[in-house]
Amino acid sequence: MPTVSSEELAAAAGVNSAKLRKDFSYLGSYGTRGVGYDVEYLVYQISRELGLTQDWPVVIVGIGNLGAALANYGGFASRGFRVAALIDADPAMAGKPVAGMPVQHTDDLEKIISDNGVSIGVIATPAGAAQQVCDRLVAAGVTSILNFAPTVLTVPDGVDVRKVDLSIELQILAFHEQRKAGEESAADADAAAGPAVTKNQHRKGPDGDVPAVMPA
Amino acid sequence: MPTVSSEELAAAAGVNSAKLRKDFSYLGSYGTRGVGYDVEYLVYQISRELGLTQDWPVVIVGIGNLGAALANYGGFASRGFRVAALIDADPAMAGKPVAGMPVQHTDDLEKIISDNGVSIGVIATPAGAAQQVCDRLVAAGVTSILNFAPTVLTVPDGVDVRKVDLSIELQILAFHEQRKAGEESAADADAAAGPAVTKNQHRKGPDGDVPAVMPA
DNA sequence: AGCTGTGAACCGATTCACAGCT
DNA sequence: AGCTGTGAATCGGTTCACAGCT
Repeated sequence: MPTVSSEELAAAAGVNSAKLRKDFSYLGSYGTRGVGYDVEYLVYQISRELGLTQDWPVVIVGIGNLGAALANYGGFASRGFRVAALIDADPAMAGKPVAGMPVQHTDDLEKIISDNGVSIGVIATPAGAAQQVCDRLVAAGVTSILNFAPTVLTVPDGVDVRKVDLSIELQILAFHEQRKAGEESAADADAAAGPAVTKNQHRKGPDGDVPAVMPA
Repeated sequence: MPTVSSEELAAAAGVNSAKLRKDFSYLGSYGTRGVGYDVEYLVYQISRELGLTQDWPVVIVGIGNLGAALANYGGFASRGFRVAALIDADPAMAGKPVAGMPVQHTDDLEKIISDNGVSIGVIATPAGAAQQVCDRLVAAGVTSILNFAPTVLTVPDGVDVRKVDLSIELQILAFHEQRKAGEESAADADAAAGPAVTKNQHRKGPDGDVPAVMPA
């Protein structure tokens, strides 16, 4: 399939075709009227815009189960991410191979960051260590942090933090689950006629999240 | 601190106080005019509304690094989640203790689900196994699924799926990182005067995500 | 004839602003 | 005097609808 229309893409993604066209238009005019979008060209343009064509060296700090899972996660490489180093505070971990890469000790954190030109750090430590690790990462030059520890991090302006709370996703499911149990009737009109379907499964779906205000 | 005003909460959460009051008002009138919200009462009401006061038995299928990390994750218990069982397809894993609980074999999946009254399942298997596991979970009565496998699952209507893609969060950071490098000037007005601050670190922050349309 | 790109209309969600309660 | 709860105004993002290109 060398070419694709906004209508087809919209159907596949479960969104309105006008929205899709408008969004694409912000990246430039990459479509051809009467024809559609050239798939290969479009993929390249989107990849470039999202930074997928760049090489992003990343360090993972805290090589417990979660850190190891992240190190082994296959999805990173295909998105332009390269795990440059695994760092852990436990001396017993140092040198141990995880995902085919030796774990390094926290003592060398600063050197690792600067040697590899790392600007993105992943924190998978216990909550208690997170802020301290964060401070060192930032001091060493990291400007984006992905935080899996259950703490809100304080960072200087200019540094981005994203917090991933695994239990929040479960909580959102439980919230809907609770609703299902409550109103066995309101949903019926919707749920009535229809076999297996693939809805938008990503967060921020059209059916709404838990109110944004609720604090963690 | 027995009582708190919408203004204080809003400042802490980084949102507008009117929004916070309006959101709370959907749960009922739990504040006192001239005083604020009674903290303990408010916490209870929100907990109840979100389903935190209920007990949610959950099964985790696929006990690799990620599954083990989830099993060990402390945050679940405090939100009302109880890991009822760990399930893996590898016979060698069966019986092994993970997070103080023996791993059970996939053969018993249906029995485990019904014995424990599980309605929420977590899939942490490789991509190839995910849909099959999903089908069995749904057939056994699970109506909410948290999917960590890099596949979009197809489910019957009435079943909720949330997909967590760990690389997407990194991608969002890389996207902003790229911007920082590009326009060293536009951000300056914002970044200029200010020491360490704690911004809203959760997804859907005020500074926007990557356009929702972008397909995975 | 077909499909993009986009101004204009629309709509839901946020914010303002204040009446009303304590 | 102080703060909630909420109508009304506002805002930003989505959708409509069509001019314009191929």
